[in-house]
Amino acid sequence: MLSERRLQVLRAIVQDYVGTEEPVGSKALTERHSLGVSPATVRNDMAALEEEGFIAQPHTSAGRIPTDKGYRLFVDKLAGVKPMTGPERRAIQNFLEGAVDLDDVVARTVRLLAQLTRQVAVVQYPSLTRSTVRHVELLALAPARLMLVLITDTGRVEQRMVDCPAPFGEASLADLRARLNSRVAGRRFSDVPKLVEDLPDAFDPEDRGTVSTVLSTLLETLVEENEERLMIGGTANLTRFGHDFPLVIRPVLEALEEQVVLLKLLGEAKEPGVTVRIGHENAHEGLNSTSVVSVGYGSGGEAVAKLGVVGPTRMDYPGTMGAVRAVARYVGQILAES
Amino acid sequence: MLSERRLQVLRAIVQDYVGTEEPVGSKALTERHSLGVSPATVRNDMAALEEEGFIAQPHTSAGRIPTDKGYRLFVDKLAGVKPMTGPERRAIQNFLEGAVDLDDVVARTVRLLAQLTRQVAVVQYPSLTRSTVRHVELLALAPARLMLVLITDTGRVEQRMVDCPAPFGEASLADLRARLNSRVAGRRFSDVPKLVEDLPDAFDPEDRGTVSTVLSTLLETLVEENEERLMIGGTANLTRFGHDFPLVIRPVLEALEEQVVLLKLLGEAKEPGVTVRIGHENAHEGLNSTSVVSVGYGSGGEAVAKLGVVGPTRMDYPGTMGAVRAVARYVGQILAES
DNA sequence: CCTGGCACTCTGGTCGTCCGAGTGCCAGCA
DNA sequence: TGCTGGCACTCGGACGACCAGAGTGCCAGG
Repeated sequence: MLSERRLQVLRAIVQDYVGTEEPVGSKALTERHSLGVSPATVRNDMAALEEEGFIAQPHTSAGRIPTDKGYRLFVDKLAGVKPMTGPERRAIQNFLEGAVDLDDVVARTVRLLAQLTRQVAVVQYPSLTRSTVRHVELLALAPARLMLVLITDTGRVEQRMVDCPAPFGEASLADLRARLNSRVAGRRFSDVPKLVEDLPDAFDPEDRGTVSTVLSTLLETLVEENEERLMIGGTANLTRFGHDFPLVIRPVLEALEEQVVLLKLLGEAKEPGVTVRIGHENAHEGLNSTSVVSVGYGSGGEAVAKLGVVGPTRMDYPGTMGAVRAVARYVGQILAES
Repeated sequence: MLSERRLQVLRAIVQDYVGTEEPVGSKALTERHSLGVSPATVRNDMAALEEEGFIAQPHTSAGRIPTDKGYRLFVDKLAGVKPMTGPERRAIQNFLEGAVDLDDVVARTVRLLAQLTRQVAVVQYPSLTRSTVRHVELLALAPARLMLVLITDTGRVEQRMVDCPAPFGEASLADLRARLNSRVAGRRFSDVPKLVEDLPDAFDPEDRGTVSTVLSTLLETLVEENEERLMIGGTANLTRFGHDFPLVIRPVLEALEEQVVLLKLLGEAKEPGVTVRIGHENAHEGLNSTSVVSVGYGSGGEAVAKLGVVGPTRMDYPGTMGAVRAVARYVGQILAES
């Protein structure tokens, strides 16, 4: 077990390293933090911390830098979440309130996160599966060709073409539209399948094929996880990554372009609060030298999507976590209001 | 006026520099290209080319590199567009044909362009203003709240909320929907304003306010240039930019995030064929060390949007232009079919 | 107008050297 | 037992000298 002071030393190392981006030595530590002990003592503590794998030295006779394990201990035990200041909160709120539609909310959120944290921001669009249906609309584009439009409570709109097995009359269409809406409007997506399963029975035999086709298209839309979109921003902040630059940045850019990777990344974070994945804790190899701070957000009490930032493992964890948490909260509010 | 051989020398310099990324000297030139003259002669030509501002030397006693002006001459006079090979064409076609909807077409196009050119690809969504209307739909979400859905021939869907000044009956709604569609379906967006201007007159006085509101929302949607979206990809290719890396890459990333900048950039290219903007020819400062190769594409004979790539001025212009042109052509075909 | 030759000028890499930061260890002290 | 000051040691980074090579400009001759 590590003594209290050793934890203090680790904390100091993390803080200094995050600030200076340079390995931190025993002397500098005692000068900058009032630990009340001499450099020599600190050196002993450092040796112990290194033994345990919390810190490492790039080469002999250089200072120490935290390892992933060290950062992990830091975020778990040594640092809280730094709350946003009042002015910051108001700024967040003001900025988000200007949004005119869902796309705009997401776009603003991305910008905001990127600016606040000075890192790469990732915001997932509110997921369909956890939302509720506001309205389902059917349009006849041609006698045997319909367009299905699905509007969610979060303001998201999905549309699909439906090719009918047989022409479908205007009356039947109106009927289907009405029945469909009366059953599913206001209901959660996950409940929709059983709410509509017996719907074809209410129609004439010749229309049943079309009704079934429409319904299966609808269900398809609901479960199509791969349709979960996301928006990223602040990639210019990648230039602040470090000196070893090109080697690190390339895989990160590649990963950021793979929405699948990012979605998986966000999806893995299951905890209720802010989740931090540090360095090698990220499954994706290209992100092994980055940390991901993410959190769920939602219009009600429940999370309908995730947002977060990707940055170097050497990041200001308390500040970043605070910003991510605050933004998520206010986005939730905005979504609930609209 | 520059002699024929001097142009040959310039061409050789550009080609070599693009290949090696290193200043090219007179000796290497004569070895790699059969110019039929000695290095000394080439040196004289180089001096002349430098005098004219087509090439420059990073420092005394280094080889020469082309200037923006040199590239410009190269592109205009010395190099054609390198056509894609047969297999490449088939690959492009196959890849694009797998697309299921407009989003997918654009996404695939971006990937394709980025892969073919190994640079950053930018694809603008088919612009609303030059498309035609397939269908306009109105949904009543609440007594005095409508949703307007606009579907274009390119498959794009735009939706807007409309808050009505007064409750609007179901019958009036159906009436408006029918009249609206009969007037604008199949028409070009640019024609819509005059097609609907007298529409409110056909309605009862108490409905006219709502009808006007709906119409103005519709027109707003049509002209809202800022709604022109675009998709970018291949940012990882930025790492191949050069050695001086961080300084160059940062403004480029920033510019890429500003959709407005990119749209303006694409919009500036007015020529019918492939347009090339080299270095300082780009209005945006952050892109002064990049070249932009762009071209219009469209579902019919007419261009409805642009696509292109952004890369270092030191790029393979003939190959890039060929790839951009080919992709644009096939995307146009796909859009026309769907 | 082209060419070979020549003197000149840089840049980039390599090799020592030196300095300082930082370490590990040890003996002494509370 | 745990902290401290002292000391010798190590290593990386900066600095300067040096050299080789590539490239140039210029000139005189074909």
